[in-house]
Amino acid sequence: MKAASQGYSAANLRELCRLAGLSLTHQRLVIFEELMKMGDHPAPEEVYEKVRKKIPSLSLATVYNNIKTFVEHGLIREVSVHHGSLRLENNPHPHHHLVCTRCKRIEDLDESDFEPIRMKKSIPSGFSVHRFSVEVLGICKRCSKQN
Amino acid sequence: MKAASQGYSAANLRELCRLAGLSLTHQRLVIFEELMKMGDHPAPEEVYEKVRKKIPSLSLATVYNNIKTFVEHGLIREVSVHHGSLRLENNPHPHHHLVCTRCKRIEDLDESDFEPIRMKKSIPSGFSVHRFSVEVLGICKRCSKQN
DNA sequence: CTAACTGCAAAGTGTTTGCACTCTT
DNA sequence: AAGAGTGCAAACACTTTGCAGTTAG
Repeated sequence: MKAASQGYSAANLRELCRLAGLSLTHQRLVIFEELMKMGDHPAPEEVYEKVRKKIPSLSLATVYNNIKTFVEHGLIREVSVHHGSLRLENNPHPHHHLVCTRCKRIEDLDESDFEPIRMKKSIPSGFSVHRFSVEVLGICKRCSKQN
Repeated sequence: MKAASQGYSAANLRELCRLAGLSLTHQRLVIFEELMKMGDHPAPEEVYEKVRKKIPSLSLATVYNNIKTFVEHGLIREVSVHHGSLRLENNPHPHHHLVCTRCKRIEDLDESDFEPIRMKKSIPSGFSVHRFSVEVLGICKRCSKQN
């Protein structure tokens, strides 16, 4: 069962697991709690370090397994669909991306297809902006046909 | 020497290499040519397959080495700054990202800090859009101080 | 001629998997 | 009890590196 991908608090994990048909193990609970506490888009290894302080016997594989489970059930998201393999950009024109989250295909969308991106607030001072990149995420035609 | 990151045509590679202080080898030329011909945000392995048809003795390591060189000199770009390691998203609120391309740090920017993203053209039919994600790319305060 | 580049194999990362054991339900 | 989850080690996929031989400038 797939929950809506909105993100959840650790307090609700019992209920979330029930809905998703997942067992609520101690490890799973602590992994989720720590994950939710970490501000900075953590990598699996960093989650592992945190959780190990509470459950020293925990295995890194369990962290990976649980992260995968969480993502599959929509409890958390990955920042980028394209970790795992380097993908190269050879389109010299300013453009954005149409990304299928299922097959990972990336199509270019010309920058001129968009109204200019405007911010209401200013960027944190000291950060020098090079460019804006918009990703339009969803499921492509081909993939939605496939079931 | 660092060229502007605008993308270049294969025809100019001789000049680009000269400016960057790079040797223009046959392998390098063919890798660049093929790369520029490939439409679909290729992975290194795919570039390798293409180039091998023209230079069967080519090694995959050479493809990787050259891609790295091209990226470092701004001749091509990587699609995502965060290939290499999974990064997790635990912020349940709709938001965008401020990404430092040097240290790879990701900060959240609330969706409400932006004017709504609007498109002039419509998305290719059949693609069902789930969400828009904006990445504001640049160099953070800390990194710009560091040299 | 010299510095840069290539090919190969070996070493490194980050991630997944098979299996026996344990825990949740 | 039965099925799901854990820990471990081994396997994998992707990428980098060291080194000897080759090539560009």
